Amino acid sequence: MPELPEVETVRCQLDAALPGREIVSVESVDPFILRDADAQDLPGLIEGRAFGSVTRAGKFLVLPLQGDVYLTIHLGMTGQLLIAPRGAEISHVRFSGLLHGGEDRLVFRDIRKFGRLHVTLGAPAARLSGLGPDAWIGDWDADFLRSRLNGRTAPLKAFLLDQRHLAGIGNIYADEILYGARLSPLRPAGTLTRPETERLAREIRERLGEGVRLRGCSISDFVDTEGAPGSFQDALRAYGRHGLPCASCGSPLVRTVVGGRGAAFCRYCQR
DNA sequence: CCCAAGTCCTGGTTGC
DNA sequence: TGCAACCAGGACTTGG
Repeated sequence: MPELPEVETVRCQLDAALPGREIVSVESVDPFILRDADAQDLPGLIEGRAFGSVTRAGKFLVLPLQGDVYLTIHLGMTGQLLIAPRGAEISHVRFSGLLHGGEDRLVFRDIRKFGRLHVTLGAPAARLSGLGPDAWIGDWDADFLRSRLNGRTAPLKAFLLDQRHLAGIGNIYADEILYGARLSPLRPAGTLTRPETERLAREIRERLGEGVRLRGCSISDFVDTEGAPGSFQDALRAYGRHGLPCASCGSPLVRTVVGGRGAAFCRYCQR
């Protein structure tokens, strides 16, 4: 699942490859994943415009084009952004644009169609304004976290998944963060003590940073723009490990459902 | 047949 | 009582 570290891995590669280059022609677009623009208008809107510097907000990628046009992409659950040779055979293509020079193309591939491509004239404020600060590099601290947690009865894991508080955490990193912070996913968010809040803040930055360093988690479909997997899946300590022993106490991790999502955790180490 | 995922949407509940 | 804030759960998609 593309979460913040996976999206950052892709952003980094796109920012090295795209600025200054233009989309010569839109080869295909699946109207299902397109938002804010019509498929027949798309070529006229983006063809011939060069990319600017690629940025990220939580799990959203923002690809600016000349003329105040923006491509804002969410990879959803199985989305991939590839820079692929023109001749490569690729399935489940939702958007394909030939890049200047004609040797390669920018491809948005998405098996399950949870991904979205927003095309807007002007910055994509409507899509991004509800997001909290970036969970990895955003300007926030334990006091901010405390103010957001305060008074909430929702389970801690649901809080971490809510992009309005912090942007970028998904199911995998939520499990890893809670394991590292020794906090139960079921813990009512508002009951954290100050030391627990500080532990949580530290784990959020560290686990996401580790994910970025390892170029993301390829436990399911994630690959970078060259089709290469990351390696965070080898560093998992909680996600998907229910039934396997806790690295700290040895008892089997358990699985439960929190906020409609599966959660694996150690019921002894995580309180 | 059912599960997994992230976001959006709806409808119900809580608390001031 | 009224209202906003909050929270749970379903829809969407499709391969395993």
